[in-house]
Amino acid sequence: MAKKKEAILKAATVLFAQNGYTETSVAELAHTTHAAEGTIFYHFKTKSDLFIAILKDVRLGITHEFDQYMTRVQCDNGLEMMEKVITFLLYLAGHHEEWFLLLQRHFSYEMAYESEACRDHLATIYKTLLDLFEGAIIKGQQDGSIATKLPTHKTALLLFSMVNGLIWLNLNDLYDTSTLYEELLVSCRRVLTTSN
Amino acid sequence: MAKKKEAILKAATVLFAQNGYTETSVAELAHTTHAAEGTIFYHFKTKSDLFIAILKDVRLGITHEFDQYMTRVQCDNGLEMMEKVITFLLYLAGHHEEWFLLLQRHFSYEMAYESEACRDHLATIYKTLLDLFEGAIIKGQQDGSIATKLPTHKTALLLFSMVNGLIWLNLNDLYDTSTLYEELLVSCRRVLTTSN
DNA sequence: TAAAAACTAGAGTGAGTACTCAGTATAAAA
DNA sequence: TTTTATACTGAGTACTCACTCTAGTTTTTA
Repeated sequence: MAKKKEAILKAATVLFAQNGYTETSVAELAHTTHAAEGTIFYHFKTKSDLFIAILKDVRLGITHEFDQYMTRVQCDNGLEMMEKVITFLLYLAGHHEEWFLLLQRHFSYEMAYESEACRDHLATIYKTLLDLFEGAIIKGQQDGSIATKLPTHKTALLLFSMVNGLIWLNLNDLYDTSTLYEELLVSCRRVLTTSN
Repeated sequence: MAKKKEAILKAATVLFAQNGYTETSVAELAHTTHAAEGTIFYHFKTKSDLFIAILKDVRLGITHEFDQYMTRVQCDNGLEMMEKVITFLLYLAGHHEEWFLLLQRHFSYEMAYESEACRDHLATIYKTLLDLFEGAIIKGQQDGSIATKLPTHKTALLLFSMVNGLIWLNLNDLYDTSTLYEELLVSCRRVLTTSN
């Protein structure tokens, strides 16, 4: 039941991510999903409600993927955990471009000013990711694989910022991240294992 | 001469940066500059021509500011140069928010597909910044202040990505960069001065 | 002082926008 | 089979958009 609803959600995710929220008209969305315009408003009260529903799916997708991965994978120490988190984040950014395009588009943050639900979804996503980074650092400091004495929260943010920045360059076709993978991990290791 | 033209350019820079290109109407722009709508189209053939003119100003602004700064400032070695480049980049991002908001908004890259001029401006801006990063690394490798054996171009991109990522977090109100300034410089030093 | 460039006011155009609503098809429940 | 709730339709609505046009006034330059 409601098979068009899923098709609309899926197509809108891609269209909003690739062309933008304002730049994507409901008419265009209706056309690509072979649905009537009325059908879209039957399932979603307004266009921005549709966007918030998408953001919820993105949040569930990211948290679920990481939950699964972190239970599946074995980490001997904190440094290894950090490398695995970064690797999987890059993997996700490659296999779910739409998610990250959507997150990095400015309208997500404009919408966040108006909608509490939107703000919630964004905050949860970033908290999830930053907690993984910070968790790895704390673990590494305990098991000795990480030597840095910089504040864990700030270090987590800095490394996340570097990975996120690379994803941004990649999504905007400014540079192919994959050729930087090795150097990224080396740099992170240097930041984390230097103690002075 | 043409004092309204400058007012239009200035106001449009802020409006496009803050609210987005599509989300800013020509009528709104006319209202905030106390100009007639016709005046805008008298000076700029189309709305997207106006955007490209803005991007040109941003490019000239960024290159000019860095040209001035790099001749003004004294760098004893490559590592110091890198720190000064990063510091000045963060300074610019703070004092010309509009420039960086404009650059990081996705429509800049959509426009780049259609307009060669737009593509040119973007490419020049990023080349200028990356050349500064890479120049500092090369200089540092010669004077011994930088020990890393990673490829200079890739290292430059990685560090730029980290700084750019922080600017991005800041512009989207996700984190206040200024509290991370010290840790950012420490991290860069670790990446650049480790040789293994 | 003449010519050229900068600017105004506003009505008007056609295409596009999000959204509505009365009606229809389709499925499961009775 | 009939009822009923849900899924879906598409023409219609009121409105906004970039952009044009005309006919004029002001300001700057030669």
